[in-house]
Amino acid sequence: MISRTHRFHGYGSLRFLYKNGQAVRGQLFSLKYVQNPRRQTYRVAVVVSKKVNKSAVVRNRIRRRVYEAVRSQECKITTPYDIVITVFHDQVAGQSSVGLHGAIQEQLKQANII
RNA sequence: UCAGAUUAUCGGCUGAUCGCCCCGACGCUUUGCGCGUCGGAGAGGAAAGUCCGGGCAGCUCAGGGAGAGACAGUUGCUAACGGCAACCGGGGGUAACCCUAGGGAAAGUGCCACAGAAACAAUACCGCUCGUAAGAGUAAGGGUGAAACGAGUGGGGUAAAAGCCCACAGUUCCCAGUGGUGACGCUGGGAAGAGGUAAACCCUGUCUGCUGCAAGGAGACAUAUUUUCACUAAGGUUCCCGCCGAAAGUAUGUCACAAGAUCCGCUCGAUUAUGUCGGCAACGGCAAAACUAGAUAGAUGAUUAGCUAAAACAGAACCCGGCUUACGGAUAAUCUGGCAUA
RNA sequence: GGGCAAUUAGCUCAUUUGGCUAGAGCGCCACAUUGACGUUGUGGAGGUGAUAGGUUCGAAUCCUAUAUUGCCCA
Repeated sequence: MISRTHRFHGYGSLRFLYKNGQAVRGQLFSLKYVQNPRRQTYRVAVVVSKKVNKSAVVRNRIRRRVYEAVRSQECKITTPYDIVITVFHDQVAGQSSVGLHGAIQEQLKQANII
């Protein structure tokens, strides 16, 4: 899980991000991001729809694994960004950790965040 | 040893590294509960479905009647229940044991397709008997159907028949005795012969006001005054009665004030485990002990090593008591039947 | 979190108070018509009435549980 300072609070900034953000699309999830000059640190949110998997346990597992993968790249993120990762397949829950970390790292690189 | 029945418990564990939420103490501090260190605590038996019952909160008092809905053997348990326990009646199993929406059809209404003469209201298709026939008597037998005035067998009886009469067996109801708190059981006597369906309407008895933490609160009280609507109105999410005018604003006084992406409600409770006493049991009394999640885009994770196999169903959102459904397996206890041996 | 509906043929919908073999339109298949296709006509196939259990002589219909889908309350 990720610290409270790196989470979103409220709907306003998320609405701004969905409207103005740029997207990098992968196989299992897509990444949306925008630079935020008003903050010192980055923020990240993971969105897992109920359509991905019915079970709350599986959805929680996906969310935690993705947060953990982002946290491992934390020291490389120097500029403050707002990031939303939208998952659209439940294979994330069963994927190997090396593959998941690699996919996250690659998409963050594509977005020029790290 | 094989095949079963019932009940209870557990629901992955341990080590290493890196992290998350809350609480407490200390230190620093730009006063933002911000940062650091140490310590404590951190999802379930179903947290699920939302099928019932309650607490709590608001709607004016939470009142009366009607309507609507739910439930239905008896006795108990419980805060309450549609839940649970024990027992009674009925059904299944060799047995241990299991299942059971189990009030009322002579209060009334409706329905019972097709077939069949006829579906509860009358009657008679083939028959049987009497009679030349017309017709009369009859319901034993045949046939139809899920079901046929619905009491079987034997005997008497008759023109032919029939509870029309008798004996035995059986059903329902009533009375008496007896056992039980009771449902009901047993024994004796009397009466009756009038299908089914109430998970059809309905009747009887019992219970229920409505909305739900996205409830609700973050100013309260008093006085004066203005405006609007109304006094047959409005004010409860079915209607009527009772009850009470209602809404908005201004000013003054007293107390209070941390500010709408926040805070409270928010977790100490019909709580949990232990002992003991009462009870067949559900459960209750008493004693001493413990504090055991409280998030708010939403905290329990990731990687790795081992056990014995990278193990099922599955994630708190105001809180409890049940029910129902999902579930890989492991363990324990009691009991039943078969076979073998002693 | 709380409340409420629906599920019938490949698709869209009927079937009123339980009754014989569940119908309609579009679609599909075959035949006829045409030189061929379309149109048109005739005929046919296709249903465990979402799943399971119960009440009843009999259930798509009544009752209970489960699954799926959709809607409302911020």
